[in-house]
Amino acid sequence: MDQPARKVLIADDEPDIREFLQYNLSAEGYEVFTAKDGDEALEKAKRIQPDLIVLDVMMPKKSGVEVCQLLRSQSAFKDTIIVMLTALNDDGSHIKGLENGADDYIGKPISPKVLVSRINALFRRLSKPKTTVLNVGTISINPEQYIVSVDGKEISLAKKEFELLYLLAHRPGRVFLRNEILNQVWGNEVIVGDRTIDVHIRKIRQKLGVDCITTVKGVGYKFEL
Amino acid sequence: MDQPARKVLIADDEPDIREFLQYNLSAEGYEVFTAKDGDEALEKAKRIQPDLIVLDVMMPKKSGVEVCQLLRSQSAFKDTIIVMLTALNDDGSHIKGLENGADDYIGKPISPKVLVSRINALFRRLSKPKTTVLNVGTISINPEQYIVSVDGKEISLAKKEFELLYLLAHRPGRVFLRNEILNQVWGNEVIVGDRTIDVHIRKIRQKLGVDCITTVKGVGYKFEL
DNA sequence: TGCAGAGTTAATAATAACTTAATATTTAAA
DNA sequence: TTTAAATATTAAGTTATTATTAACTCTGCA
Repeated sequence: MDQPARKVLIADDEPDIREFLQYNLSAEGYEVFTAKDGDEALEKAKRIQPDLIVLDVMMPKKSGVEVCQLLRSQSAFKDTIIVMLTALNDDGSHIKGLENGADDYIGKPISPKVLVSRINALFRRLSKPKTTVLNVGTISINPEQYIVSVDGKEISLAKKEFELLYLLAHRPGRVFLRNEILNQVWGNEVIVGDRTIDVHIRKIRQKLGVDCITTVKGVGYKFEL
Repeated sequence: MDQPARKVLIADDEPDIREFLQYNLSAEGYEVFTAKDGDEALEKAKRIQPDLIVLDVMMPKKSGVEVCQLLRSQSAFKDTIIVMLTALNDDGSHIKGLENGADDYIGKPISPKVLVSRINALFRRLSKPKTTVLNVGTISINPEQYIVSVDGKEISLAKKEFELLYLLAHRPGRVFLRNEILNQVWGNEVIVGDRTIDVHIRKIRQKLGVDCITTVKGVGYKFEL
């Protein structure tokens, strides 16, 4: 059985362009969704969680640049590939796009071949392996089931606890600074006190019953058995 | 409303009839495509993969009957609903159509109401999820009839309830995010509130009487016994 | 026409998750 | 050894998320 098809969301107000992209990317095996303005793009992006989003710079409701900014401010889209679609003559806009977190830009008009190869290249370059089951010693962490088992015994962790443990455990031995932890688990928009991390660490230690998280005083925490 | 809009392909050589059908079926929420002869019908059917095809019996290039035969010989169209469109006076042709794999026939002329209700009825009757019976522990889930049995006792679920349960149960243990659930069960075109999921989950739990759906707070739901 | 069921929403209640604050303990440097 | 800084622990306070219920719409159907 092969992977689920990669999902691509196309946002452009011109039906011709939507159809052009949709046709060519579908033929390439991508699962394609479309939106006709900025608001719809945001709404669908949230729902569909696409792997790649193509945003026309000029769109009704919200411009591609705005949409890009809004998406990038949400941690759910930190790994989503965003491509801006610009008319070749509107010179500065692609730069603006890149500054706002886009991964690439494509100028209109574009040939089907170039389009497809650019998109393929982006996936090759940027797509990260999906999260998988983590096995460290006797501990197994399964993000798909949101379950942690120790010696075969299943232990349920709350969301933040789970994410924190996963972060630490996916690179055993490496020390994570408190800042890093806050960024990865809480996101950089959220502000919480430092004690919050401690409390979560404590709960994990308590629930797992195994001493696998080491404090590195003045620095952070690391996972090791 | 459910799923992305259903696609209907209309093949008839008379522009008036095409427009009549297109207008009435579009108004009903279907996504309508048209073709004006048999060859075009075949070509578009392949490209569009419609859920339902209306074929006029008398068409240039290839007759509806021929098109029907050709489509049915391809596995990609084995589940496509095919309706033949016949003039009332040409008596034997609908029988020929049915012999050749059509699911129904509609006589011309036809009123908009009747047309729409016939098409709707066909979808209700024929477009079933063609998936297999699922057995998980003491629970057995039968997609053919939207029936679930627990300890041999049959319980009937509504469509959405069933689809939701089926989604969760076909991968026991795996957590489905609310987004995923919305996508899979409601389709990405439909916008419904988050509480809707809860209500359906509740009904399933209530009807089954077995605690098999676990809430993963802040994440989603999973099926497990 | 009105009933029945499916589906949705909205309002409120319940609960689990998360955060904070206060206090205790540990750690490492002076 | 002392001391200050950092972390651990605990309990309590807040918030966010889900559960529940009831009402409302829509559609099909007797």
